[in-house]
Parts: sequence; structure tokens; C-alpha cells
Amino acid sequence: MATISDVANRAGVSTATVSRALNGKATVDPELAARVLAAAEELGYRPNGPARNLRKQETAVLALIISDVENPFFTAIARGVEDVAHEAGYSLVLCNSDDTADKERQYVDVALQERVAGVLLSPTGSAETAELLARHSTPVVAVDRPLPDHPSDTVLVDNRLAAKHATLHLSGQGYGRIGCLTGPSGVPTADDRLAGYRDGLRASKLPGSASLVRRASFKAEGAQRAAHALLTQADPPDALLVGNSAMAVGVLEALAALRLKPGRDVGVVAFDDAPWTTLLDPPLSVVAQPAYDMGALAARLLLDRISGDRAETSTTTLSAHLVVRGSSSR
Amino acid sequence: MATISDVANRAGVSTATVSRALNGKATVDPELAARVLAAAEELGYRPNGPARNLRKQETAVLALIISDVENPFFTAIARGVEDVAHEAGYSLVLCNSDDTADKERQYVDVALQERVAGVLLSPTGSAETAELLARHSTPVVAVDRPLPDHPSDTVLVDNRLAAKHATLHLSGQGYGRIGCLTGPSGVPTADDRLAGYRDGLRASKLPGSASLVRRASFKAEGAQRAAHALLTQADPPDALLVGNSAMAVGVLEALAALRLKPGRDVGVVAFDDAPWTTLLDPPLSVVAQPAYDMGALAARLLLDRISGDRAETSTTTLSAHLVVRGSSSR
DNA sequence: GTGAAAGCGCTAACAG
DNA sequence: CTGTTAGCGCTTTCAC
Repeated sequence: MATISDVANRAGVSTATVSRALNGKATVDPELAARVLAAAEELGYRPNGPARNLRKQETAVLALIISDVENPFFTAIARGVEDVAHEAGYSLVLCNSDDTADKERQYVDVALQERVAGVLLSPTGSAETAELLARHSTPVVAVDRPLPDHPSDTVLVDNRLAAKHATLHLSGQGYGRIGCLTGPSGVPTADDRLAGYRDGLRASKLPGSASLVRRASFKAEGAQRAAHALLTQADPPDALLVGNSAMAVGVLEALAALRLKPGRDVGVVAFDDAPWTTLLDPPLSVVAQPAYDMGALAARLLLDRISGDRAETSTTTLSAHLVVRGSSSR
Repeated sequence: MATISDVANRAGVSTATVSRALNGKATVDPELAARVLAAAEELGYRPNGPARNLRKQETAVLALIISDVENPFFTAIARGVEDVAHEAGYSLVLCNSDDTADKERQYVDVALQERVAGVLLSPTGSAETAELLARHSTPVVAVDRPLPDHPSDTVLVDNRLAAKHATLHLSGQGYGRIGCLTGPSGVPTADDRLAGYRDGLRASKLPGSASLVRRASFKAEGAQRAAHALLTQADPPDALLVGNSAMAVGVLEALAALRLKPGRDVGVVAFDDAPWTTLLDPPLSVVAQPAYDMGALAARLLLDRISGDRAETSTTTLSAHLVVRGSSSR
């Protein structure tokens, strides 16, 4: 592949001039600049990224490490990140941690090695990753979940409050035995939603009970089993607060299998909005999270930090809002 | 950040030895190797990726350029790619072209600059991109759509045949005026599905008519408008073949707004399976594409080509299969 | 088995 | 305004 000196030879100038011309530095004779541009074009010249990055000691790439590319919540975040990154001339490397501390550490490792300008992370909660990041000076912002132990810029949503509101809504609709299906213990979003659910129960003077709560992975399958167990036990719940939209699929399947109708038989509110929720009969009530905005904001914070504009770390908590549809009233 | 010579100093050896030790070359005194490893650990040393890439004239990263991270079909492909890439020690850079020739070219450009080992591309159809790729020697494999004009390794699905089967199925269920809602003209998958639909019509001796066909972007919104127009015209279709799952959402919304029930009033088959399709009443019949497998296969082809194992380019066409559910029978 | 030294392609002083 | 030159951090001959 053509190098800068090939271009220099062809244009009859030095490599320095080529570099200046190609990078749009002011001080280049227009005529020479034109010759350089022409030569570069003819040769199909592309600057060698690694060489440039090595020399400049910086890259124009951001890494985004999320737990699941197939989860619409995270892809919406990715969209937000990508739009502002792209706007600012940065590329985005997307990585899947699968919510695994090990894969997460591996990806953080390569991000560090490749000397990315910054990393956006939805942390699994592994202290090791946080440690790793803290030891190096690469700017980081945590999205959706905080980075354990080490303060960093963070963009969260107020899951606890949203869960409380959803629970109060259910209670207000006359459901008296509200259950909760949330994610794995230790995952902050899962724990916060559970806490908010308990807040809601308390505020509406409803009885809480361990038998009304189940945990599962944030996937459809586990949620289906958990919902089935919950609904077939003695004294089953008459409403369910569900941890995310993938789980909602499982819950709805379990309901259908038991010939229970959302709303009429069992009130349902799930976290995450999705385009298909309005197609159901009845449509699904949801807690909509501002995923795109979270991504965009996180990217902006990261870019600011990269350019050294801010010193103090900040935590921004966005609010989610309840969208009431048919599945949460009889 | 610590460099290789910091490590060398601390271990009391040369940088060459550090390099050899860290890369697991056989010929290093075990005792020295241990000292090197210890020093590297203590300093939190990470090899400088750009420097290494520059020196080795190669990188361990693959670029995947798709039109939409929020489209489950493409994320499933990404999953397949990522799993095999990761397995082979490669990282994946994911980029969104938004089905825009311009963004696509831009991303191909950075991929070329960063000297990625190879690129996987779901081409928009822009000849310019194909040209660009062909001029440089970076290995490429096209996924889901062929690269215009320039032969390359390609992984496709037989959209045409699948569309024909779906149409025949609809006709077999007694629908006599089958319509088709497909993607933008020029997008091969959209055109192939339309062609297959026409094949199906012909094979079942059903009348074709321009008034039964509409094009829209592969998104819900446009599809909703198009479906509404189709269904409110004189002599509306009694069944619809729909281009993808996002469009299906729009179509189903249009149907609901018109108080038309899928299956009973209008038969519906849509491309792409999705977890929520079984939650609908009636459940949605779909053409399921082997997206994950496409990604995995494409990645394997690319890896083979990178290691120079193959010379001839190949085109692999996978088949999609019809999943019959309630929306395509009365 | 180990070290010295060259050089990957580029940018940024520094001279002219 | 342009060219010469050094050097980013690493791997890899080439000597020893």
C-alpha cells in the first residue's frame, strides 16, 4: 500500500509537505498542495493509522463495552453514543461482555492496548475491571450502572424511583398482591428495581413477601420459568413488575400458557419500551428509559474529559417514565 | 504509560528479551522470563497496540459494517461474527452505515486506514465502496447482499426462493389477492423478495398487479403508511408478504387501526423471526433467516482469506425457512 | 540464549 | 513556505 513517501516522490516534494498538505495545515503553497492531493489520489493513498496513532500518541476511537448487542436497550445506547462520536470525528468499537467479568476484562485490556481515546462501559460489577481502568489514565464513563469502588463519570437512570412509581400505579389500579421479577442479584439495575418495588409496596401499605419476588437472568427463558413458578404457587401474585423487555416476553408466554390475560387476570408492567408492545392485546404498560439520550450524554461527557475540559467526575441520573397501556388495568 | 524499555530496565534485560518473553517465544531463559513477567505486572504494562501494529504491519481487528445496529437481523449477524472472531483472537469494530453510501464509504475508509485485518460488509450497493475496497488488498466478505461489480466472498440467503415459498403458502391457504410490501428499489434483498413474490404468484396462477406492490424503507413507519394505502384502496389485497420484522410492526399497526385481523381478514407473512411474534394474537407467520450462522460463516471465510488459505472467491447461499403460525390462515 | 540496532510510516520541531 | 531529521514503541534480523 502506498506510503507518504511514495506520494512525496510522485509530487516531487518532501514527506513533511505531504503531511502538511493532507492535514490541511495553512502554510502550504496552494500549487504544491494541489500536486500532493493529485498524487495521493492517483496512488489511492490512505494514511497509515497505526503509524499516525503511534506518532501522535492518540487515536480517534472510542470503545463501548456493553453486555448484549442483541438487547434493544443497549443498542439504543449504542446509537446515541455513535451519533455523537461520529459527529466529533471518532469511530466506535462495540464490544459484548455477555455480562461476564472475564470477557469484560479482556475487552478493557484490548481497549487499553489499542490506546483508544476513551471507553464507555456498562460494568458487570467486577472490581477487577474497575481497578484496571483506574490504574491507567484512559478516560472512562460508566453507563447504566456505576463502576464499583472507583468514582467516574456516570450516567444512570433512576430505576428505583421508576420501579416505585410503577408499583404505586399497579396498586392504584386495584392490584393487591404485586410480585416482582428482576435480574440477578448484584446487578445494580436489578437490585434498584427491586428496592423501588419494595418502596412502592410500603408506600401503598401492601404486604411484601419473599414469595412474591423472583430473580432470573435478563432473558426471556429464565423469566418464563420464574413467572410460571410464581403464578402457580399457592397465593399467586395478581400483578407483576418485570425487569426488562426480554423478560417480559417470557412472562407473557407463561401467562398465555396458563390462560391468564394481562390486565384482566394479572397486571403487568415491564421495564423498557419496544415497538411491538402496542401490538399486543392488551398493549403492554412499560417503564420507558431514555436509552438513546443516555448514550449521547455519556459520549459527550467522555469527549469532554478526553479534551480535558472537566476535572471533577459527575454522576447524572436521568428519569424513566411510566407509559400506561392496557396490561396494567382490568 | 509504561513502555517496553521501562520493563526491560526493571527486569535488567534488553527490550528484545522482554518482547520475546512477553510473546511466549521459546528461546528465553525461564528465569529471565519470570523476571520480565514480574516487572511487567508490577508496572501494569500493556503493549502499545499502534506501535506493535505498525511494526508487524498487521492488526488483529475485523470491521463489520452494517446498516443498522438496532435491527435484530443485523445484530444476530454481529453475534455470529463476534463469536468466531473472538474465538480466533480478533476484535470486532462495529459500524453503522445507516444504509447510506456516504457513511459506508467513510467507515470503509477508516477501516482501510486503521489497517484492519479484514472487513465484513452488508453493502448498500454503492459502486464507489466496492471500488475502494477492490483497489486495496484488504480482504472483504459481503454479507446479506452482494458487493456490486467486484466479485468477493459472499454469504447470502435465498430471499427469492423464500419469498416464493411464502407466497405459495399464502395462496395455498386460500388468499387470492396477495400483496407485497418490500424495501427500497436497488436494495438486493428487497428486490429479490419482490421477484420471489412474483414467482410465487405466477406459480400459483394468481394475478399480479402493480397496485398490489408497495416499497418503503425497512422501518415501521413507512411500512405503516404503505400498508394503510394498500388496504384502503379499491380492490385491496387479502394477504401481505412483508419485507422484514420492523415493517411487520407497521403493517400490524395499520391493520389494527383498520380493525382488520391478521389471518382472518388479511393473511400476513413477514421476513425475520423475532421473540415477540408468538405473543401476538394470532401469532405471526415468518420467514426465519439464519442470521447468526451467516455471521459466523462470513467471519470464518474472512479469517481463512486473511490467513491466505483460499484463493478463489465463493458465494454461499443459505436458505431461509417458513415458520407457519396463525397470521397466515383464516 | 541474549543484546544492539534498524526500521515500520508518520508528525513535529527546527533550520533554512 | 519547505526540507531535514528525530523519534513514537515495538519486533526482528544479525552478531555474539
